[in-house]
Amino acid sequence: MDHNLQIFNSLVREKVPFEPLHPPFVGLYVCGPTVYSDAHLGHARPAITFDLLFRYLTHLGYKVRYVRNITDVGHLENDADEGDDKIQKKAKLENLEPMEVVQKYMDTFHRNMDQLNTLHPSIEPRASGHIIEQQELIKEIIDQGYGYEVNGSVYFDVEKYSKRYDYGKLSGRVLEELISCSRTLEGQDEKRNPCDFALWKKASPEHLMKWPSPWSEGFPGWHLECSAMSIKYLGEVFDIHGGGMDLKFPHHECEIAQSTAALGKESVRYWMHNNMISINGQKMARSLGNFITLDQLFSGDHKLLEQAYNPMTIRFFILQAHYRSTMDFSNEALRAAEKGLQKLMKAMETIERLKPAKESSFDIEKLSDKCYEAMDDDLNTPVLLSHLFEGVRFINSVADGSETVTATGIETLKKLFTGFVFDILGLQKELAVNTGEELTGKLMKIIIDLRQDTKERKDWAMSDKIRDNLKEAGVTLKDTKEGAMWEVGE
RNA sequence: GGUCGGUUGACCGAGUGGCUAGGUAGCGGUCUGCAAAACCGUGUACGGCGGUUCGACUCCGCCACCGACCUCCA
Repeated sequence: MDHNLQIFNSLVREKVPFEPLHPPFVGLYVCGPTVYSDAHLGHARPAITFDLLFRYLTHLGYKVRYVRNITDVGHLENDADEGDDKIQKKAKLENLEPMEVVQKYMDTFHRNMDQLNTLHPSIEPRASGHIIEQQELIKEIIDQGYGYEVNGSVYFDVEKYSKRYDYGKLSGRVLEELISCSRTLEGQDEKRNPCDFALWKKASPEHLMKWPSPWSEGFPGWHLECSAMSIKYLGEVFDIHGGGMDLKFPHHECEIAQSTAALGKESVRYWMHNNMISINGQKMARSLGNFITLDQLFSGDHKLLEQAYNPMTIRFFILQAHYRSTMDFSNEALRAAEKGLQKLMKAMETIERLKPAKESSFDIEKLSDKCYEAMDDDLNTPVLLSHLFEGVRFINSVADGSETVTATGIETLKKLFTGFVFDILGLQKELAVNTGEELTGKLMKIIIDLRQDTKERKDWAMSDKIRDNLKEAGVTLKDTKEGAMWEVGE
């Protein structure tokens, strides 16, 4: 397979061929969540986007080390580099130990990610477990002359950095504008410049999460962890760094500055950013209070939800749009996704029932090529799906007898759909009734046989009654040419 | 105010200088005892105004509207 994967590099703002630094190895770092409340729909986007990337790179034969951090410390509330950090604030509210909060929401996050069928990262480092590495990085930045200490806190000297490097290149900021537009904030007097950001903050006496350091008892700045942990696990220069678009500034900009200041070179070769999910035209965010948690989506327990949605529906919904496009939440759109997914999954089952013919009336290899082309084009899943639905129509037509396929063709189809739908898109069959499944199958066979008798007697009233009663019990019967089929649900 | 992006048919959502995206919903048909599924057919879609062009939804300019970032944020 000769592939030409193109990805959109946010740094240069165009699609470029992806060429790993040390093939076949690929280093991938993605910003994970700050675990201080439940994961919401917005969190599903980067998780699924980069899971898709991870899966596709792996499918192409790359050996990927996928690192996704858990931010469990140091994420400061409000501006200021002055307030409590987010974890600690929530801890006080709930009267819990900070690490208790972390554990609780990390567990929920992991459970939700499993429900969405995202593969586990190769490494999932936590900021709190890398305080030493972060301090080492601060020392290096200070040694290089880009960090300064004031009253036990250490700040990054953005202005000095800008004299030699380009601060703002990722987000398109110009330093002068950043300085002039910075709001006047309380407690900024320690900084030489309002744009400077904290590398280390001295902790106040009541602060719970703090560690000793050469400068003070304190905690690391938010941007530091990703620099420190990506360097530790992927090397000074690595291939891909991903995250949400909202992290471009200041987070990723600061990461670039930190790594570049410490190493004297750019750390990240390709930056990738997924777009936001909006709700009523506005970004879904915890801070805006307009979010729907994943648990709520799965249970339907939210005033904006007209029904519950399966995790796979959510996954399919997200994959129906390109990762760099915004997408708007609505019940109508989710219901459409649900139906579309069902159609896709049914067709995959239909493949198993296809009867081979002498010739194929459809070029399956060509379809396969088009599918790869779509993925190679910056992970264009909507186009991939449109090709797959072309295959779905073919499969159904073969089942109907209006098209034909060879035995080899059936195998190719099976491989194509399994590869793209299960392995790459990461969709899976919703688990059917998971208790007494075997017994249910046997019982259904009996019922269907009995009903067959009534049909042969042309006792339509009885036949319909059986079907109606089953419907009431949540089982749908469908009379096909191959006999009656049944399924749980609509 | 600065930077960036968007405006596609009932809804979601791709894409291209001339050729059907796809899904969902709707309508008509085939099949069927009925129903469902499936299949076939179907819809003056590209924010507005100019410009470039043989030809623009696609390129350029202006305008309008929406959003993201500039503060924590996936």
